[in-house]
Amino acid sequence: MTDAPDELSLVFQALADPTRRAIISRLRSGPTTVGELAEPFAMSRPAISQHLKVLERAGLIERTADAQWRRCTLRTEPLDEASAWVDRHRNEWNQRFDLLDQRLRQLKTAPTASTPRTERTDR
Amino acid sequence: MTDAPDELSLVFQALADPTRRAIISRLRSGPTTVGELAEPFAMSRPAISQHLKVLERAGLIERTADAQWRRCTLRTEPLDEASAWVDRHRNEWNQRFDLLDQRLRQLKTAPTASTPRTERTDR
DNA sequence: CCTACAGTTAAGCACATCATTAATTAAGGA
DNA sequence: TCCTTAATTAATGATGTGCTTAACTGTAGG
Repeated sequence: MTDAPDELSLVFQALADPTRRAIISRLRSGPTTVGELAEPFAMSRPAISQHLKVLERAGLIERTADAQWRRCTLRTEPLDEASAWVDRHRNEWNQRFDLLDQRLRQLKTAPTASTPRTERTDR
Repeated sequence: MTDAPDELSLVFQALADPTRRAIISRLRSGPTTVGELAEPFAMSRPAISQHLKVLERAGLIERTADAQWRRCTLRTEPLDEASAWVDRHRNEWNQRFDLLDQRLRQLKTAPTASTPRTERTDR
């Protein structure tokens, strides 16, 4: 454990694997045990367990114990954040709006100086 | 080069890093040189170059040579796919619809046998 | 109690990722 | 031509990922 990554990174990273995306797809049909989840994949149980750990760390699933079974439930809230980020960067419209915004700021603040640099971070 | 990952995985993986997301944000305001791009970060140029390579591999940027400068341009098409995937899995509504669909299929195909297993993959 | 079953933990291995510094390529200007 | 600037490539290193098999934990049932 070096330096805990931010929520969004965890979510995107969790989605960056076909097996994990398939698991999420599967979980849309309702809570499922690890065994059922593992069945379609040519992969050992521990491998699936590890994928589930990644999904859990990203807040995308919840595991509840039920006798000797672990019932996995999908949590879609983190997907909302992911969706919001992507949509904010997706379309032309936003892009042009930002460009205009930037031009206006440039004209206002510094007609003489070299570009003021807005220190734009991610968010 | 082991086993080329699918497009979606490349995109999500590219988004799974704050620096790269910040670069994308920055590029929304229009094409930018690598130097300008690197400036806000406490990180060496080569590090940025590598991040750009990841973004390029995911189809999220295009680099065009202009004298000794490389002009980076944002390409948002891959984000559309990402957005589509996330949205398909995001909301309750889809979830319930799928559940209903599954129930109906179960009733139709196998009132006696044990669950038929739909071999649901990612998509 | 002993065994079977569901699942996780642990250890190991190949390979990817994210950063570094040093060397290289390529264009422009004195 | 020589030097500077912009950027990439190469080599290196620490750390993370994705899988494996083997061993462990915990619950149910004879």
